[in-house]
Amino acid sequence: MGIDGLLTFVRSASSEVHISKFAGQRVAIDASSWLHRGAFSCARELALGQETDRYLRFPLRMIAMLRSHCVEPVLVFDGAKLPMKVRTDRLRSAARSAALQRAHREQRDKDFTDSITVTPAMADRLLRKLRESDTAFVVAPYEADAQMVFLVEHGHCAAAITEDSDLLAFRCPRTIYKLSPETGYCRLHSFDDLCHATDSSGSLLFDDWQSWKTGLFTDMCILSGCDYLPSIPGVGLKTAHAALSTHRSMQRAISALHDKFIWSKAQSADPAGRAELLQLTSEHLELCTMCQQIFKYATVWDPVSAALVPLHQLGTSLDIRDRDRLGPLMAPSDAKLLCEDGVLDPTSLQLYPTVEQSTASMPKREDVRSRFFDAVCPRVNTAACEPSSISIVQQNVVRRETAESALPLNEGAVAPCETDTFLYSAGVRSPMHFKAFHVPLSDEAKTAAFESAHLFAIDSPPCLGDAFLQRFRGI
DNA sequence: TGCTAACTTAGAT
DNA sequence: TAAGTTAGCA
Ligand SMILES: [Mn+2]
Repeated sequence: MGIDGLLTFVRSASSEVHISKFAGQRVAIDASSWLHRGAFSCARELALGQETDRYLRFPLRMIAMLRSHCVEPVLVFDGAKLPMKVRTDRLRSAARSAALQRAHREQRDKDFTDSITVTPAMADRLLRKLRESDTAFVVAPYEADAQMVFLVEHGHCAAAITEDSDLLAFRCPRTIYKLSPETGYCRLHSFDDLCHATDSSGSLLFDDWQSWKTGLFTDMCILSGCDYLPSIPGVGLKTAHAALSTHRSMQRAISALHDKFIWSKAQSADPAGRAELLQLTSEHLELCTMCQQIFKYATVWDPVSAALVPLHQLGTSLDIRDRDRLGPLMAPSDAKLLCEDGVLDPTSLQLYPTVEQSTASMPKREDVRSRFFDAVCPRVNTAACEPSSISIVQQNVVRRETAESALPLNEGAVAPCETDTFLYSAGVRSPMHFKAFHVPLSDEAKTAAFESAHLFAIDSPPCLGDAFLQRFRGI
């Protein structure tokens, strides 16, 4: 998705440049997008599970091209999915697997390319090539978008190269789109140049640029629909822009949009329906606020302090539930292995199999599962692991969740809490990785583990997003 | 008339 | 993922 129509909307504030403009400087690369493009050359092989690494050719070629212009690439890889993005992600993977099934049946080229997914194994192979060729890289703990913006804002890189309009929503100072592999020409979007952006009639888009720069621009992206939250049906970029131009705050813009699109449709003036609408408005505002936080404070890797930090300085300390939505912290040693060394699968936080096999002297890592269950339920037999069973943590939390709020089971909706200390001491590397624990347990064992682990179910963001949309449509 | 949403194509080789 | 096209809606 990205932000639908954004690049077209602000095209007037971008310019055609040559990549040699950045000669002698480093540039952050959206590695996944290059891998994705590379995969087009071997979509069939990948879909059929045949051995190939031809998808590396394109990224390696692009790296060589940059270097031929004295531009030094820093490849930025995607990390784990943020909970709020699960909804978008499910839509995408559903489309991909549908394409894969068609591909198997009908052998159509298009279905093969539509089924392309960039896997951790593919990232691993590119990472090894990068080490061989002394090419810099960073693995984002979560969103590569946020990580690239961090690198640019802190002067590690002069610009970010991507095809994803989200970088503008993240307020990337300089973003390069449509880099031609052959010519090196590209389209540069400098964030501050947006103050000159005009619409088709030539009038300024972002009057009082400072207010747009500091928040309204990102708010506009959120209201028009982003990866973390769908928009009010019928609201796109233009409408969001208009509402924010008039009302100058997310809160007032939302109220106005709700009045316009919902209030009028609620044919009744009956008090119950009225209360329901007010409720929906305030819930929508809350969801938008969560998105604002992600765009501002998403968890990234700081190569200087060698630690996970929020994209921007966090003023006040956040509630743990808000904190986890930005990408849960993990044990510092794991953060380094993941982001700096690039030897962990971002989702499972397990060593890549290729790394495990290699003779390279990697630090010994303990078995996460046994450490976790030793802590919460000592008598569990971890030898009896069975991949197909649902994790005990999820089972129990979901049970509680459905009992209390009737929310459907949702992967990634589960967070342990109390303190980080508990998590680390229990060997849990991140709340999002509970699904890695597949252990069949007796009912008493489950209950015991549940009680002693002090787990609770946080609101399920993707469900909130879905529920939100449903209710809108229902009106 | 303007806008959104839905559909199509390109992408690499 | 963007971009181009088109149909439907206010
Ligand atoms: Mn993105």
